[in-house]
Amino acid sequence: MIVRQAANVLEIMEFFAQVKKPATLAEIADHFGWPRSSTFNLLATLSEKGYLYEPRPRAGFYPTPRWLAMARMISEVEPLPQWTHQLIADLSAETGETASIVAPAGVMAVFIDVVESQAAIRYFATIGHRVPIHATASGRALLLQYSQEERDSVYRKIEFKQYGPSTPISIEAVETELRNSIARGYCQSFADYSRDLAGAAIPLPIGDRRLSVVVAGPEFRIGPKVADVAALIARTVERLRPKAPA
Amino acid sequence: MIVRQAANVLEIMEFFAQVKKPATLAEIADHFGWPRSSTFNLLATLSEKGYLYEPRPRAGFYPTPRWLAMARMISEVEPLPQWTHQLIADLSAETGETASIVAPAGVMAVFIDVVESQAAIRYFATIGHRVPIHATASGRALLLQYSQEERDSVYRKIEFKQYGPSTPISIEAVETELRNSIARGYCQSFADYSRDLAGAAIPLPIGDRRLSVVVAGPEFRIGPKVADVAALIARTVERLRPKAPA
DNA sequence: CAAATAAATTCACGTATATGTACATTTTCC
DNA sequence: GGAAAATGTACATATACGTGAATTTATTTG
Repeated sequence: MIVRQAANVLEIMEFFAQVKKPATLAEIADHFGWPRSSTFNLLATLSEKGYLYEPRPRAGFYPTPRWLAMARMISEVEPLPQWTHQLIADLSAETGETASIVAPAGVMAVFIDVVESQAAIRYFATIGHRVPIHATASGRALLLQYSQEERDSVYRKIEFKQYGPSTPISIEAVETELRNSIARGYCQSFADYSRDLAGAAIPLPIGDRRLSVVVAGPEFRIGPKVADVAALIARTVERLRPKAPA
Repeated sequence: MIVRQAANVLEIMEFFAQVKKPATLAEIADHFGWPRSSTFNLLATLSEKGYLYEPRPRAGFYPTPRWLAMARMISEVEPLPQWTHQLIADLSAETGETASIVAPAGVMAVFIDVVESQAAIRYFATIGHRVPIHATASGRALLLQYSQEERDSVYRKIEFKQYGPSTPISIEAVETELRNSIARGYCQSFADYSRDLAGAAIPLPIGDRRLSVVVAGPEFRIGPKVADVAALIARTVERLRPKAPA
């Protein structure tokens, strides 16, 4: 069950992150199609808790710097090592595509760092973006780091859906694809989940954290050179990863 | 009406900001005394939206960097000018007390930047902390920047409560205190709202934003030297505020 | 390797809560 | 400066949702 008012808090914050200026109750209510009275309650709650204020008279609400202060506290612990951002920055620059660091979240894989392609036609992804762990290159690069039991446990919770023509729709299909990935030395996906999207990924274990790197873009650009891209990822990791274990 | 599940989202984030490590469903449920099933729904919602993930196997949830990314987007717009942080840093260093920048939020005043005293006994305040606008030095320094009509409008919404012996409990009492503040050249408060707490504040208009600076600490330390502290605030603002209007 | 214990999910029900409606206040426009 | 429009606030009610109990899954212990 999805908790609506919890989701609404996030919606409101995303709204402010987009418009980047104060908004009145009426504007927010209209934007989301929420009743005024409900919007009133929500804004009151967020204000009460010290997360919204009124920067200037009659110009509406805006988040206080408290969000930033809290997010900093949360993120200063175990941040990704410096070189992983360098890694995806380099990969994006060299390939012209979107590159990301990905982590597991149950049956999904979450993007925890992203450098976007500059191309007009590109893979649009943001930090926090989620994709099925079994139907994507990045996700399968995570699964490769699991034990058989752990994978089985994940499989049990997956709802196999036919996202595209090549989506693996059974445990066996996924396991086969994993074996193929090991054989070829990298994970790939051709519109297994998102239409027209192709990607190459490899596992990226850091300490006891199981991460992966992925480069993804439109099928017609990535398709012909997946192997090259995969090789580039491997080389770049090799180059940037500190030799001596921390 | 306070929206419980909206508040709970904030509680969870504050929880993570405190403990700074992943937490399982059970831990979170126990910490807050929430039913497991409710906690389950909340965590599922936050995960679904890309704000929680599972950094390592079976170690529970932790916020994704999405919080930080969003907070940065929100805060990069119209940040406080650099010198205001310098201002409170200097004030805190020189006085040994807690210094803050404060902004209005309806009948409340919100702390939007804080440098805490290092003393063992100190005024503990954080960004986002809220106090009644009429019963605090910092709040009254905001009210001084309002027109009479705007103040009246605020007064109508205030619930006058006797927080302490010297709390102004009527519109007339507040207006009198404002006139006194103008006469003496700064705002002050002696336990008007918080027990044992005293503070000195002055208005700090920046562009069309109405802010104030306040230095606050225990009554016995601040009391004897309010005037000096106020003078210091004024001098420091004078020193740091850029001469030419931006 | 069972059996026991703990944790995570699911689900139907009754209540806390989102909202429609009404009222108040503020702003706009002529 | 007065009327109309827009915005903000209060409240009762019906209903979406949080929760207790039951079920399944994972983990520890003997």
